[in-house]
Amino acid sequence: MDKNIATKAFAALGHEGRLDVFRLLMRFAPRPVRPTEIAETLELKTNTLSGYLSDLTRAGLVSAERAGRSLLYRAEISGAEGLVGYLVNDCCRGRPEVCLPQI
Amino acid sequence: MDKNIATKAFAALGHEGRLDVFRLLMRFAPRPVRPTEIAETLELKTNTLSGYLSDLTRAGLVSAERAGRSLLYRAEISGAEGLVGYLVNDCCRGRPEVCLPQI
DNA sequence: TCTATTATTCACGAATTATCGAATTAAATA
DNA sequence: TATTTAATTCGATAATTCGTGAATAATAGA
Repeated sequence: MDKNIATKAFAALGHEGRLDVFRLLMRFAPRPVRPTEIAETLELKTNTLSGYLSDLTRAGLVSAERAGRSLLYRAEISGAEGLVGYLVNDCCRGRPEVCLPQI
Repeated sequence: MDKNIATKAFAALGHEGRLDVFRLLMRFAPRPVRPTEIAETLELKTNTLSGYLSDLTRAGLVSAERAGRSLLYRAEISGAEGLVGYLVNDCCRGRPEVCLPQI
């Protein structure tokens, strides 16, 4: 994973509202969720949520697809994978066992 | 890992300068590094670096110990572990295999 | 004690980010 | 086409973050 995108991803998750959205999508993954549902569940204004989703998308953590007049958002597993990989492989280079807890 | 501290940790890493510092400390871990060395290596003002180190410390990603007039900073492996765990266990609950790449 | 070294804290302007109401775009359906 | 529903984009304001020079604290040694 590129350092620039990793920074974006960390920054995106470093905000309570966006982290909530990402976790919700992770829990449902790979099943997608519509913004309306997310907004209701997390009690967010739709325009605020839209911004969060945009940030998460730019960070490669989320993707969307249109279905009629709804959008279907889902967590990008590869984004989370990449981030874990970045922490483990790139940061703890040569010593991945040091960073891996009993997952 | 507590959600609040996870948010802080993600936010701390979501900044190029702080991420650079963390990665440098990770590479040397568990050997500590003095702020002067870090500042020289990364070409940072010492007060700017001090702020970065303070943020990383509050996020549980780094710790310090005094040795004479120097401070010895080192990466907190448990912090990185916790963050990986947060992404993998808490987010992809029940399906950790989905998130784990071929580490 | 006086000085040098190491690092942090303070204060502040500049830049960025967050949130929200209002307006807009996109799609479906009558 | 006109209306409704779903979601985004715009524009403004409030709040936060960033980086820096200057000042301060802590330690060591002359």
